[in-house]
Amino acid sequence: MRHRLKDVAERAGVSVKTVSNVVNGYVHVRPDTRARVEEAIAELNYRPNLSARHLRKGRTGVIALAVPELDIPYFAELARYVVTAAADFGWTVLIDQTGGGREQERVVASGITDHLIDGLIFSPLALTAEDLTGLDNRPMVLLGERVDHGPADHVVIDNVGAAREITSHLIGLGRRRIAAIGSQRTPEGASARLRLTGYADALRAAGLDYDEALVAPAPAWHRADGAAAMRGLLTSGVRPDAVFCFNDTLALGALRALHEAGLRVPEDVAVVGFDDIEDGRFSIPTLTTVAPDKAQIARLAVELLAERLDGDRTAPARELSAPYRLELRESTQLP
Amino acid sequence: MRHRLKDVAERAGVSVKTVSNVVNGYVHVRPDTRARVEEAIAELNYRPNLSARHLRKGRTGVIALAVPELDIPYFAELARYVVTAAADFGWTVLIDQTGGGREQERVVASGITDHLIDGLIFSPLALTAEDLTGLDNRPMVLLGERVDHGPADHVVIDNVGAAREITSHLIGLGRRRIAAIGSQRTPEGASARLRLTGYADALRAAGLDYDEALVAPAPAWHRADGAAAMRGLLTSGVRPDAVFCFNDTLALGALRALHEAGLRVPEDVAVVGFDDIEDGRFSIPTLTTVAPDKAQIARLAVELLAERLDGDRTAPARELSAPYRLELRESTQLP
DNA sequence: AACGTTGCCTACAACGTTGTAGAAAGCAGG
DNA sequence: CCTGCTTTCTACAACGTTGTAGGCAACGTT
Repeated sequence: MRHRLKDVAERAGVSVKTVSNVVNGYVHVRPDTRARVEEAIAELNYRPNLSARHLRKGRTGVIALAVPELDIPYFAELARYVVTAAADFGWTVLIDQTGGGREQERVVASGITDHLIDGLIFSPLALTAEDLTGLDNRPMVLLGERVDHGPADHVVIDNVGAAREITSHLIGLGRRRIAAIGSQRTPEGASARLRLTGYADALRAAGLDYDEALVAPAPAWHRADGAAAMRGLLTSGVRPDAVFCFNDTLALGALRALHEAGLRVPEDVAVVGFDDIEDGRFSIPTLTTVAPDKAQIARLAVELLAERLDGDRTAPARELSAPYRLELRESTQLP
Repeated sequence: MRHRLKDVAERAGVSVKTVSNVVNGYVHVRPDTRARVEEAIAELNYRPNLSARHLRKGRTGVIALAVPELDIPYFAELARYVVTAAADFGWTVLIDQTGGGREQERVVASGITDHLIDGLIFSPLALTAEDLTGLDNRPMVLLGERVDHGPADHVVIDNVGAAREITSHLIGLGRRRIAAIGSQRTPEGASARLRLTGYADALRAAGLDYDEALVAPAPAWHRADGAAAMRGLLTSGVRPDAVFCFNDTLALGALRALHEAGLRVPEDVAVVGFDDIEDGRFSIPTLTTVAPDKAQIARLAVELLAERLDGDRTAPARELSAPYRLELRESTQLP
């Protein structure tokens, strides 16, 4: 049922290598020979054996995308764009879930899927720069925060700038007691630190005080964490009139907690998020957010990987920045 | 940098095959030999070349999961469970996005990732039974609707029963004008047809009329479609007091449209969905829904695939059913 | 002491592909 | 007609792994 070059060769009356040449588009093949071979290929429904090809060539045509959790909407959306961008290069994407733990991420980075993939696009949560050094230098592109000038290529967005901008937007609406949800003290919290910096920058620029009591930590960035943090802020008595949540799922949780507390959004409390996930366009109210250009992030990552694969593997790591914009929606806009 | 069995063998002073035996857990290896080999493996950080292993054994240890779109929450959650279940069998999961079109699904089913994967778990939208017959019989498990007694193994849930049950729940709450959102006339709409049947069954059992005007089609099952369908129902003047949406994203869109129309949920209109996605636990209001046991669906699918891989590939197709339960939340429960 | 059995190990071939080297045939220019 | 070049094709080896067949000890049994 499944055929090999040899079967095609016998049927077409040529050598195995000639069939290989036809399959690979080698030019010096007589037109009639080529036609005979192609006919045989079609008749037998021949498909190359990718493992054998890889064994010979050292390339699989498969890249891996490693994300912490697939059912976090941001990563699911990102995965979609990466798959699409990779298809343009003829690559198949193998998607790996790391779970976000440092040990699991280290395993992925060091190559659990070794020998199966040509390269890796990796969106780490917990990984630090030293985890990456000394690893076998398989081509890898990191998404998200820079791992402190780690040894790998990077695609980032300007977290500090985006956080500053959206906080300034809240200030511009006249809000003065602006809370932040999602800070993290752990070493993993690179994104959290950068967004917190942008938040603090904006406050300072507007002459507002940075108040520790308005900054709520969140162990993870799920809806439940956002709801819990919001409840904490409300019961602590700090009475915020706006909340900057470090991602959209946190913000959706916060909306839920505000609703339960009988507070109106945006009249009593304005809410903003980060990531522009689909849910935020249909939530009640719809969610103002920072919208990173996910398609661009995915495209840049795939292109970096392609260059690394074809080019110099020891060239210094590069860092590219993807654009973002603010999406203003009901959670900040008074009707 | 990257080592082979040969390198390990030289370092340990044994034959290549002995190293292979150690790697594969063959029992007849003297403990001290095994120790020497393992030491050499560790020192060289040896990893087997999966392509070579596959070439030799005919197995890759990779299965594919094909879903229409990864950023549909239901599929993202399902993907997570499948990855987890597959890990128990030592499999890596390659995730494929089909886009949901019939032609693309046919390509996936016929083996675009040929020779790379041992088997396929496939959640088709548009595929019909005849698309599947005559395909090269790679082990495949279908999720979701039966494709009319197609030739492949299946994992389903009782769509008719679940739809009947949740509709009856609405009737039990005293609702009498129960709309349905998500019907589809296209051949792809197998799930839609089954859920509509359950809906109609429940109405009939309660002695209520089935009213065409209360059934709104939805071309896809995204939030936007749900919102549009709901707006349509509201402007048509049929004045429903409850809505059964055929999945949760439709329901979230419907909630949004009801909110925009100034109607209260559940006081004016009760809303239920299907799938139990994470969003529905935090939406405003939280969403009553049919919760299929996704972990079980994933586990059954992986087990079926495993049996098919190890056993008789020509045995008749089997169909397994996964359980579900109702999750009652705010969108139907008066405070 | 001869025998079969078991445990441990090795050599070799094969999986399907492609790079290399080179052979055969055709062609142009002398 | 020879020479050198190009076109077209083929044979062979190699990629890294594992199944098969078999060899050599060491053991227990007759």
